[in-house]
Order: sequence, then structure tokens, then C-alpha cells
Amino acid sequence: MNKPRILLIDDEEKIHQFISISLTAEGFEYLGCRDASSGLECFQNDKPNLIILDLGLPDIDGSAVLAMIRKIGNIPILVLTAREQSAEKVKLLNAGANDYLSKPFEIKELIARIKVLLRDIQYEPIPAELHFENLIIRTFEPMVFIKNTSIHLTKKEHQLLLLLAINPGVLISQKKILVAIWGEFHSGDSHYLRVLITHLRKKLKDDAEDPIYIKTEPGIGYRFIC
Amino acid sequence: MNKPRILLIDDEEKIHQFISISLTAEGFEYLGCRDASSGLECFQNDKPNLIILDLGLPDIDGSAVLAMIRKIGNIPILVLTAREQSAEKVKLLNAGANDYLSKPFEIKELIARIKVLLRDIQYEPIPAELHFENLIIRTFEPMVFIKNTSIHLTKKEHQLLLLLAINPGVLISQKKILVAIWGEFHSGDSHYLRVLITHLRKKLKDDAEDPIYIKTEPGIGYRFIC
DNA sequence: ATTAAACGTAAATTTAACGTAAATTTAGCG
DNA sequence: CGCTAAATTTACGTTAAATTTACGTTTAAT
Repeated sequence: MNKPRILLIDDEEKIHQFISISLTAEGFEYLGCRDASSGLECFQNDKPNLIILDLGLPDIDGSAVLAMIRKIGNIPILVLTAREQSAEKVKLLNAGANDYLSKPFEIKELIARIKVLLRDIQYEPIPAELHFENLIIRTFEPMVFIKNTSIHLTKKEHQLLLLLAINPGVLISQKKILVAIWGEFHSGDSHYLRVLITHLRKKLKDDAEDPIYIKTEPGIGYRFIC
Repeated sequence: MNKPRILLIDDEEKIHQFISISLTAEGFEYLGCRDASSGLECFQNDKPNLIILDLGLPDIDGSAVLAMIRKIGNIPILVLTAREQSAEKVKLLNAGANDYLSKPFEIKELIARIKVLLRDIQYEPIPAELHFENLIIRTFEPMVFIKNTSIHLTKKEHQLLLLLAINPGVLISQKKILVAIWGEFHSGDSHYLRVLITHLRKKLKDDAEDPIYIKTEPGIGYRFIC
């Protein structure tokens, strides 16, 4: 496997210095950002395998960043916090953090926690393109190719297709899809999804009755068939 | 999905009391052991989905227990520790713990961490497929295979078959089945079940008179024979 | 032998879920 | 601001699943 890429979003230069050294020493690839907006950009462009996020950022509130990242993908996030309030911690974990460390912390503990997260979640980097028989799906931009003709997708259509196509043959539940794309789930929201599926199928020229790409599993979810 | 089962191994009765209350309130099933040896036994027999392990056990050293559990399976383990040494924590995480909490801790934080672990690791107590002579039953989706031809089941048919097939040879009472599938039970509801059994048998090409898969035990219930 | 209780199954009915078109609202951009 | 594309909401026809009804068959007890 490639070196896991780890993105540190923190405004303290000292933290960057000593974390980057330890990370590279441990065989990780280090990426660094000093504020939330460039951190989000880096997340989109460089596809890190894990994010270390400081909550006390200058531009955007850390928990907002957390929510934004969670909306896009399920990358493991380790939060650094100065506060030692237990209620705060609970909020963080519920908001989507996978773990946290209070400053000051020991670098060894940070490394250990990173390893645990990478081990448990078995995060695998996603290739730039997914190739299937007649279909190519770009993962960085909402575009697909069918027999070499390009088709533009909307952001949501793209997210949906990726979610399904990354797990070819696997049945993905409606709930999972709703959470992945809309961030939350209220029972009865599945009509959003039905419409989105229709739009996507239309663009892919897929027939719901006799699908080549997206198969409905009634009462449960959808499945990408290849 | 079934309630996640959580095993607490700790020698303090008070801890058991207030953790068990919170766990059940949060929809988990609580299992409790007071020492390491019975904890290990419970782990083997009851297949919990997560273990909360206190390090200060009377009989065996906690980290030895940790290692033993790790040897058998990759169930998430949350360690409780009185010590606050960072070096100790690192050792724990490297030894196979997925997370830890120092006593005293807030119960809310414990619950939050449990949820994160269960969410991330997506621990599946049941294997993805149950294999029998000529029959393969998918557990995540309503599909079975008989001699490599796939057969689609409805949700209820699938639930019923799983309930029976997870306990091969065991007689399951009608009442148990009704409760498991419909959530409640009113005497005289068994005709629902008879119809469902018929549907299922038809799809499995099973003959009620001379069954290969589902045997009727008149007056009591049904039994999966393999 | 007759009867009652329990079962199996076919068919009818009701309910839930899906797919799609069209209308409306929201968001991004010059 | 005004335009365009995207996202959401509404509405409705269609299909599949679940439930209900009805009835014939087996089994075991009187």
C-alpha cells in the first residue's frame, strides 16, 4: 500500500514542525494547512487518508469544518482541542470526529491514535477514475464517459454514483445513501433519493426496469452492477 | 438490526450499576462480568459487539486479557483505566485497544465513544453468508442461492429464514417468530406466519410434507434442518 | 367415525414502495 | 438584478409486498 497521507490543519507553526517530523519518521506523508479554507481545499484536491484538525482555527470555527468534511466523505478525523470539557468532547464525537486529543499531548500518543484509526477504518485511497465495461467515472469532478462521450453530472448525482460504484455489486441501503449525501436522515426522505436516482439513470441512459448500472432492491436500497 | 451487545468486564459493582442503566437506556444490550476469566468465557459464548475492559482486574492483568481477546477476534475494545500516564495509554493502543477512558469519566462520553467505535468499525456479529449443503443465505440482503441460482426473497421472508437458519436444528416457537418479525404478538396471529412460511417454502422449492429446509413442529413452531 | 384444532395454500384486498414528470424553490454567476 | 442550472417538492400512475380472507387437508382425541 502507498504511504498514508495525513493532513494537519492547525494555525500553530510549532505544531506543524514537530508533527511533520514525527509523521514522516513513522512512514506517513505529511500535508499541512494553516487555516480552514485552505484545509478544505487540500482535502478536496489531495485526498488525504486522515485529517488532524485543530479546533481553534482563525478563520472558521473548527466544528463547522468538521461538519463540512463529514458531508463529503467518511475520512477519519482526529480533533485537537485545547478545551478539556467533557461535554465538548461528546459534542465533537457526535459531530463526526473519530477521536480527539487535548493539548498539550504527547506525540507518541498521537501517532498511536493515528495508527489505530487507520487500522480500524481500513481507509483506502480512491483512484482518480473508476473504469467499467463501457463506463468511466471521474472521481475528482462530476463527469462520466460512456463509450468515450462525456456526460456532465451534478454534484449530487456524482456523489451518488460514486458511492454506489466504489462498492460494485454491494447493496447500499437508502439510509446509508441519505446520510452520505444529505448528511442526515429522516424517515420519509427517500423521495429525494428516488428523484435523484431517476435523474442519474436518465443521464446514464439506464432503464429502471432492466438496468445495466443501477439496480433497485425494493425496500432496502440500490446496487451498482458492473 | 439487532441491538448491539456490549460486555463490561469490571470488578466494581457501582460501575456495573450505572453503566448498565445507561447502556440499556441507549438501546444497547448489557452483559456484565466481574473478572477476567468469566469475561473471556462470556466473550466466547455470547459474541458481544464491543467490550469495555477495566485494567484493574483482580485475577488476571488487564493487558493480558486485552492480548487474549485480540488473538481471537477484532472486536472493538474500550479500556477503562485509573492511571493517567500517557506512556501507558500508548502501550494500550498498540496492544490492540481501540480507545480508552480514564476513571473517573462521564457516562455521556463513554456512550459517545461506544457509538463512534460501533459506527466506524461496523462490527458484524453475523457472517455475510450462511452456507449449507446446497443453500447459501445472504445475511445483508434478501437473497439466497440454491445450487448457484440466485433467488430473491422479500424482507419478511428473509427475516424469517435468517431467524431459523442462524439456529440450525433448533426449534423456534411461533411466538418467538411473530415477535421477531412483527414486533409483537397477539394470540391468533399465527395465520400470518403460515402464509409467510408457504411463500418462503415455495421460493426454496421446499415441500411441507417432506421438507429439506423448514420442518413444521405442530403446535409449537418451526425448525431449520440442514 | 366425528369433531376440533392446526396446518397449507390459493386468491383477493390493502398497503407500501417505486419511477417519473412537472412545478417550485434555491444557489451560483456575470 | 436577472439568468441558468441545480436541488427540492409535489403529484400521480404502476408495481410489488404484505395482509386478509377463505377453504381444503391432516392429525389426534373423544
